[in-house]
Amino acid sequence: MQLGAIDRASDRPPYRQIADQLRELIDRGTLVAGDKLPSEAELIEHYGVARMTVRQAVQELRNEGRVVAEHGKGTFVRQPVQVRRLASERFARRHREAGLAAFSVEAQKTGFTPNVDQLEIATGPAAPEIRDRLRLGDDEEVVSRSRRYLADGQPVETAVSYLPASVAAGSRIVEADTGPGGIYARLEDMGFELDHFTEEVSARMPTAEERRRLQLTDGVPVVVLVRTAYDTAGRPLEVCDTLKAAPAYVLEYEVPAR
Amino acid sequence: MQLGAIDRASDRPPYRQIADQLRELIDRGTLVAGDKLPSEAELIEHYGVARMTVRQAVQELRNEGRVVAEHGKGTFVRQPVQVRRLASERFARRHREAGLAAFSVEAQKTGFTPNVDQLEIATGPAAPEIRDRLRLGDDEEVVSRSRRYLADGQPVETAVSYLPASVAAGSRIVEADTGPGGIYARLEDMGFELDHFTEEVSARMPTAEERRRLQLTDGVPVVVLVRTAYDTAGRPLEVCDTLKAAPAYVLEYEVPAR
DNA sequence: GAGTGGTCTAGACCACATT
DNA sequence: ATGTGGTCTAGACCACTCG
Repeated sequence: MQLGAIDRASDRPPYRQIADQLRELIDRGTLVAGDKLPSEAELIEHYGVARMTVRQAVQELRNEGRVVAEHGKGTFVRQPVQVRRLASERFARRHREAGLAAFSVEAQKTGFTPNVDQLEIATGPAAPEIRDRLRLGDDEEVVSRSRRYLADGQPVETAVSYLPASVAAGSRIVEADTGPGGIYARLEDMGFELDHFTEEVSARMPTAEERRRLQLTDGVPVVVLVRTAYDTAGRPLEVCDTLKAAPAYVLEYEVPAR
Repeated sequence: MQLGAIDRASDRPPYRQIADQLRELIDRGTLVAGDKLPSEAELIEHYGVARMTVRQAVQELRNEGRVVAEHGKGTFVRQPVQVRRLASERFARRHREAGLAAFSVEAQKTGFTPNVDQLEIATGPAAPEIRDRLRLGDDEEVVSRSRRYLADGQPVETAVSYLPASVAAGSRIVEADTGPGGIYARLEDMGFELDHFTEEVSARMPTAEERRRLQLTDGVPVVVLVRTAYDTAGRPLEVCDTLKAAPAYVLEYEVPAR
């Protein structure tokens, strides 16, 4: 393992120098995905520092999402994550007409086995933010569908859809199985003509709870995507609030130059 | 300060319990943006633990991006960041015709003072990924324009544009000042008719170098946005690779239901 | 049992900010 | 001068994984 020494005279603290050298090994390809980093004991021995110092160095790389520590086994270079593309195309009407929901379209294109669990359906008052987006009055209720999506058994996304109760109540949208084509297909069955969606995308670090639900390791941000569906009359019919494990996704959009 | 005690019998390690209690103070609004957390000395005193234990607790919140430590001053609840929206609308031709580049459109709408620095222009061979996107041959060169954008003096984005040298060489695109309306306006001056853009959005943790250039603190992810501009003939004219401080942005897109 | 990372203690000296 | 966080040492015991 080509590890150098620490320059005690440098401004850069030892733990950073160690982190730099480890990062270098990864960037140069000396260590590739799945490879094991030198153990803490080896690093302590090599650099002649205290344990906390090497742990702090490795912690840096964990925070950058480059390595993953596995208790009792070692610390490993992170596997390059599967990249999935969500083309705008995924909401095309022809898919709904073919009985495919958006996540299934994704699965088919990328070649993973899709699953949904932790389904929860409820009716009640809406948070102010949701009410605003759906342009509802203070006492209008919403139906919410919360679920978690899995790709090949791995959780990759959580989503909560909100629809005005006046629209969704009594329909198949409040059933566990919404039927072929999903929520949007049912809305069109009911006579609403979908016109367009807006998607608002941001990213941040997950809370501890979110990290648990998406089974995220240290240093992995989440993408927050809030989608609103509008009908041809410009009425918002659904707001869908999703949280994605960031590195697993590339979102793709097409923007006209107009 | 309403801090509880540590349950030594619990499975949850003390440092996590301390982190939980601090997080609670923030979530409940007992501590709001700008407020100072109890100092390490106070936490040590209150909980009766070693310093490394309280530091580990605070480190959790830093990694979540909830608090910022300032050397010599204390640790503070993070200010809610300014949110800027990049509507698809920002690339509308009418803005270019009005002599406004996209970032200026943004600035005008959101009300910040825009600036650009660290401008670097070069001509040379392209990275394979760029070559693919521009559909160039192995020995075709590209012009690159690297710059950093500031909002009210704060760095918020870095960007590198790549154009085929055969397109851009000799034009104002390789000058420091590209003129009113920016690169896209110049391309249209040259007779290329812009048709649409594709944008690929992902998020990850920044490298140390990127953190420096965007002056990011701990626990702040970046959004990577790669935009490709196409003319009406479907030819890719430009690839723009941008890095944004994630919490400062919400990207907004409109997607047709088709 | 041996090796690994996870957590904790009880100190130390330092750099930075404020008074 | 005092209080703050930044870094480091030299140990300790624990929980997990694997042969």
